[in-house]
Amino acid sequence: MSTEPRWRRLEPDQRREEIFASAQRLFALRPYGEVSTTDIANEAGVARGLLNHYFGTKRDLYLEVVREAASVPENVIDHAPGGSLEERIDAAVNWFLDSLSGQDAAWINAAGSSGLGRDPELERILLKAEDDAVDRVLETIDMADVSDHREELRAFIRAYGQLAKTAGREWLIKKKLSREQVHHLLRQCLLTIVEDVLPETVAGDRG
Amino acid sequence: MSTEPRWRRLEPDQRREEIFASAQRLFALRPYGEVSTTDIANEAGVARGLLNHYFGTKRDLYLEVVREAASVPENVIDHAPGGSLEERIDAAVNWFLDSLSGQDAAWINAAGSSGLGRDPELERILLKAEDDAVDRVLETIDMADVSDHREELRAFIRAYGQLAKTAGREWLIKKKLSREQVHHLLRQCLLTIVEDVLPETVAGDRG
DNA sequence: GTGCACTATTGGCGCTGTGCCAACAACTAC
DNA sequence: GTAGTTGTTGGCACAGCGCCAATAGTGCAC
Repeated sequence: MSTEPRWRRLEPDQRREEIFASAQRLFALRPYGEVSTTDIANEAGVARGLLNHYFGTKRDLYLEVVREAASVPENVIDHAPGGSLEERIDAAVNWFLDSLSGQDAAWINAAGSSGLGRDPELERILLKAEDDAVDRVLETIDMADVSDHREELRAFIRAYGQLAKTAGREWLIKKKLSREQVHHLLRQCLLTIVEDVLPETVAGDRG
Repeated sequence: MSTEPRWRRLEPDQRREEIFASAQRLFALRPYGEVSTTDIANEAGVARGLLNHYFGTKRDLYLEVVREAASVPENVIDHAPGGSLEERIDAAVNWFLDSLSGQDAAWINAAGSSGLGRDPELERILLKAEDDAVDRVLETIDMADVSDHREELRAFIRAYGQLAKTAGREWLIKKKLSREQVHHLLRQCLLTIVEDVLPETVAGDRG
């Protein structure tokens, strides 16, 4: 009888991926403190020590999971650059809502709840994701190259992004709003920002 | 020589308050995982076991701190109910920004960063605070008693609340926006919601 | 003033979870 | 078959937390 091996030896990348996937599943299910490294190791069918070998620390593994979850889905929009501002915004909002409902609701849960106590590293990751999201929005509405008051515009859009994320939750999770209602909210608010708030900022600066 | 006591015996309420204050300080400074019960006990000048005696679990203590930090400051606005909608909104935004800058930036940090893994109890606390905030906004703009599409309006305002909080951070913490800019953003967006988005929802429902 | 009952407070035991590392065993090349 | 490589294991050591019996401030009765 061939003594079959008690465990298989995998390529590092492959094993790493397996562990990562297990961590993703569990961290999506329960908060950080209620997921033990033993849980993850069991889920991956692996000794606990291997987590540290591949990812360093439990926290490091967690941050890597968050980084991926927080990143905005690829901008695969057709990106028809033509049309009026209203039309472009309408298209952007449509794309956003599509990618929300399409994806398995990973992004929408990110940065959900916590409270107090700044965690610089975690914050850095989420701010990076937030900034990428801003780029996506600006690209999509063809305003990526405004140089006047660029920083203010970006800050406005960051705030808008939180509105959008919350509204998305009201639609998909809490079911208090319909897609049409969210669509209208996002369209009108973005329009207001670009057509009213931003010009006022520019004028106020020059006046 | 009178053998002075090694520790003083306090009224339970008083001791509890001391421990709570120490916990507040530390949890505001570092994230949950980097604050040990030993730290809190040292800060309060007390044995570690006393935390469990008064608050049960480290997590219970944490939740209590979060509950207080997340609660919106009292609505001490003069609340002049008169004036046009624009004026009322303007006053509401002013009050909001005042209370943001006045307070020692506890509220604005709440629900800042985290990611993934729903924590039902923590979520409940933050949602409760969010809902209270919605009440404040509606009161202040004299729309607390609308019964038509009440739930939708509240959902819109919840989303708006996240916009407001993020914008507040852009002003007070990140310094990317001036008070005037945030003021304008908040005023115009709230106006848009009340005068445009909400009516459209009503019309869409009846059409 | 002295002793006593009351209870706020302490200190340490036991358990769980994490990081670390030396030994081990699956796989490869010769 | 054998030796070298290295992915993988298992357990040791330590830190943090909940718990509880023992301790010692404190006010009251007399």
